[in-house]
Amino acid sequence: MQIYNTLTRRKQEFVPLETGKIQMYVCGMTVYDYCHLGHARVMVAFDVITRYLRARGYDVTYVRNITDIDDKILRRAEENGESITSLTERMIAAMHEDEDRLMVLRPDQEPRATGHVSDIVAMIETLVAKGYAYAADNGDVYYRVRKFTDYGKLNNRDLDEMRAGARVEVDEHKEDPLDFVLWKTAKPGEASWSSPWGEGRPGWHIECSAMSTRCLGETFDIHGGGPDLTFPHHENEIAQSEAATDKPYVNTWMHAGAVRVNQEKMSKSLGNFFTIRDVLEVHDPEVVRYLLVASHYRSPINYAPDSLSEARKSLERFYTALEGVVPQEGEVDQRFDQRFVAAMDDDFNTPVALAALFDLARELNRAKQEASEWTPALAFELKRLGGILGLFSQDPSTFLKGGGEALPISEVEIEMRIAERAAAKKAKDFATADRIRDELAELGIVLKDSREGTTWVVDTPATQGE
RNA sequence: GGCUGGAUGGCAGAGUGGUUAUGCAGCGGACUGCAACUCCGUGUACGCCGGUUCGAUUCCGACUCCAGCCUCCA
Repeated sequence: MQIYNTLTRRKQEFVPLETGKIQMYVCGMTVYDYCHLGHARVMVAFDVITRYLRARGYDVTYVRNITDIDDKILRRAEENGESITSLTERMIAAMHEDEDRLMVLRPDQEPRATGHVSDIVAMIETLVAKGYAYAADNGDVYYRVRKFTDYGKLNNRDLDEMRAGARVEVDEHKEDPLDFVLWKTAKPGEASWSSPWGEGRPGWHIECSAMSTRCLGETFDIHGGGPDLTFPHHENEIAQSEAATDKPYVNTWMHAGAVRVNQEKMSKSLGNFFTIRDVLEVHDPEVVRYLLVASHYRSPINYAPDSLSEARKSLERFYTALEGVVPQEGEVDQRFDQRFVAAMDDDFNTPVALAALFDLARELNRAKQEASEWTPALAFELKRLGGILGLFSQDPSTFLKGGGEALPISEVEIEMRIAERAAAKKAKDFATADRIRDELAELGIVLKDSREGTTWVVDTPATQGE
């Protein structure tokens, strides 16, 4: 299996530290606001990766942290006039709700920064003892970046160039502008924990080093995150962990691609983000998930209303193939599975994996047409492989009928009209039959005739105002 | 300025040194009372300029443009 490693900037054969086991840590959310589509992408990408690795037989331990103490949280809680825990608990609950709807399986562990302050303090103490960190006169503790000779290896960055670029914050307490904070002294009234350097709270980067080490050990297989975390966050994690343990921190670094809007990165600071819950107001969660899975996890995705309707059409194709078949495990052509696995083994190439599934869907349609005995087994195979991507778990008819969305006409009434039309057809009164069909079409109900009778689906709704 | 990626048919999106990605849309046919669904068939696509090669969209170099990181952001 090949995985693209950000550290080496190439695909490499993946070899777990311990045969059959994979330890993976992903940087999660800072819980001061609702998750947006960029977060959804990371969630879904690493969910697919975890599902696939497990399907491949690996025993995966998936850890994704929650940052529940930081400046933005303090500020937002203050603005809202609520306590920090009230804010973070609310946002964590919302995040879980969002990911459940997107069919994202929960990580095995979700450590929170506030639950690991002692681990954090212990690691900072180690760094201070080894000369990699120092307490400034204001009580803040900083990491001495220039002391770590490998600094910049993840981002191929030269320290002196960075200095020349000079957008680095100036802080008179630092020995060097590049140094970053490990422990921040609390202002009066701020949430704080006691430490050898006084009352304060952890800096952002140190929590991931401390928690990943606590949960997975000093060296582990995969560390993932969003595209904007490579620098400085992940670079700093390497500096902290490797200085503290003298061991390699992570073997494979994985980063998801950005979600863009109008060719610009979707981000909090640009304010051009769509929250997951807003998008799910209008779209079936599986459609959103499909959109995310239909591109390779490292490629940028440009988010536009059109891309959602395209995703829906693709999913409709799969569900149309699955509709009216009771899947049953049985013997099938192994080529679909082989293509699927080969694609996924190549750095989790989901678009190619889906291409194999489209071919499988066609095979299934053919089998249905011929009333072949292979039909149930083909449907089973399609659902099984799709399931590895977290897709196709809905009832096909329910999905095609709009997933329980409010219809302009009741289902009972639709069935009555269909019966009327059947009678008209039988009487060769095609004018009436066509009129009924047209009237239903006006309401977005599309009829599909077959030997077994007439079924209906909801027309792809035009993407609504966004 | 430094460092990463990227530029593929009408759109989306993979990939490859010579041979079908895939989906949507289009076109022709089958099915149908007519349609829809489905099936079959169908597209001289690889930013620009050089180089390597028997042969390059694929490798190398220059160029143009796009995005990201260098500051909190997934």
